[in-house]
Amino acid sequence: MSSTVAKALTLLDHFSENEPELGLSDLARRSGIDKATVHRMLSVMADAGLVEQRHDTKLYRLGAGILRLARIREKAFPFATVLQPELDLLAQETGETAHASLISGRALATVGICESSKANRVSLVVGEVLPFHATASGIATLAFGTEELSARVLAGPLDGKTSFTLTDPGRLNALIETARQTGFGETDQTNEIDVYGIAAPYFDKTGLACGAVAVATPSHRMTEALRGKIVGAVLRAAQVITSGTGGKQPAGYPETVRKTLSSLPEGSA
Amino acid sequence: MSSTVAKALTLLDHFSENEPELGLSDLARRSGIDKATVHRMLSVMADAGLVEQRHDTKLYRLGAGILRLARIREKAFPFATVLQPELDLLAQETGETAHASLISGRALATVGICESSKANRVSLVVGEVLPFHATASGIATLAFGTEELSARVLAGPLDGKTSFTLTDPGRLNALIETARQTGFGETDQTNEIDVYGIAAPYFDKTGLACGAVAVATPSHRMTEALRGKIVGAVLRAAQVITSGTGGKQPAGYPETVRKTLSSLPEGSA
DNA sequence: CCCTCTGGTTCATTATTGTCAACAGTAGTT
DNA sequence: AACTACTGTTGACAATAATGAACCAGAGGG
Repeated sequence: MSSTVAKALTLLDHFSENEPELGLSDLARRSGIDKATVHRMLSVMADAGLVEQRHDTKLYRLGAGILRLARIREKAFPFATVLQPELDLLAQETGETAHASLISGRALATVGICESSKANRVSLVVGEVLPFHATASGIATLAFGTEELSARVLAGPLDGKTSFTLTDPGRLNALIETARQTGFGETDQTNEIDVYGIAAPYFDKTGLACGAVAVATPSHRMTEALRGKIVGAVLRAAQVITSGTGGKQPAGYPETVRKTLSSLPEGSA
Repeated sequence: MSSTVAKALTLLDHFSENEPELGLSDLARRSGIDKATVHRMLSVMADAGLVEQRHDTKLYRLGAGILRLARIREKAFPFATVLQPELDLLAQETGETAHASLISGRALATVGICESSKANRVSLVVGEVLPFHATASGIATLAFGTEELSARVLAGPLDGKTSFTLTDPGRLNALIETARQTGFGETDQTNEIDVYGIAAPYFDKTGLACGAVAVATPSHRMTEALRGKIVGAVLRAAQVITSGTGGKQPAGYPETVRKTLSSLPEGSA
């Protein structure tokens, strides 16, 4: 992990909706890299258009080049666009916050959000990167992703985000196995306190999971009935997204889903 | 320009709408970098989520992390979203292809396009990076951008894209000066044969040009009347975009525009 | 006026990187 | 089957580019 470009690219991770503009020293402190180094990195990234510096405040922010790249990606492989309507529907059906993510290197990138209309809801920071091991989306993705990916995650560091986070590879693997049986991932407060997550994977054209769509609920509000409703809705949404993006469910998955749905209390799609 | 991250980031420039997926050797050949080096670069960029490799074809494409970053950028500084409707209107008004770009390092990044409905129209490749010195958008942006930027462009290499391209710094500077007088940039076949461009700059909140909106027409179709219509429409669109994105026109600019508009033949906004 | 922030720059040391070669796998041809 | 030509991938060594402490200059604040 000591490659120069890797270090340079981690700088991008510190930008978020809440802090879209960051100063040089600030960025250096957070990343633990020397000021001079950060300055050089930002300079070349500015040249490439990935970031840009405001001439008045000297602060750095994400650049216009990113918009350009995103346009190419979306034009060639529409995802966010076909995904958003389905997210909106999902949030409306369940009454809770829905979001979707894609595998992005060693983590999950949030590529779509639709917040619940309830006053008490789970609110997500746009653009946050989600760890695999502590989120329902991550579990769901790992359960149906490549063997290599889950091995890498199980091997890598498992940060304890909350006291509920599974940091033991064995127990984490058991959770993934459960998801593999049921067809969806489920976690309670493993990434953030008082957040209950239920997520279903969607697949690329080779039948491998490339991300997950999830619904996040305040833990105390979760009931058996709501859980059933969400599971059904999430599984349905994932199927629509899979086919809508040219994906294909792997062998056996439809049966898994059917079995899971029939075991739910009642009232689902 | 021999920084490692710079070289790594140039790899991203080879992706376009036409070629959204590229192989390792192919990428190495185009960039002139050794295969092994490219492989390492792509690996770390894949880790960061900027690119991703398909497990079946081994080809690389732009990754999901870019979508995430674009979301942050758009959420914090909405541009593409507020821009697109105005582009559509502009294309409809003029009957020609309209596009908009932003300063992105050493070049302009195309961040929005609306193609003409005419059969014979100028068609743009989505996601292309435009050189400053050979495009109307570039001239317009330079004319009202920082002194430092135009100096850098005038100093840098001025590739002859066509036989009409101004490769002489002196003559190029004169063209920029003209744009500064009239308030808009104008080029004929300097970037591509048979393409006539007219572009007006929009400004950030400090009154500096941060990009331009342009209309591209087949050269042979250009007439004095059409030219007048386009100039008026482009100037108006740029003003709307400027205010719509929280920008501010620099001192004296409104008068420049007014003077230009009054000298046009007739029939403009 | 001093102190402490900020962004930016310099330069000798050292570790990262580029290079080149070989390797493995696939597809097409002979 | 063997040969070719092409992939993507990995290793080792020489050379280059990254590093980080110290240093500037400027902006506030007390």
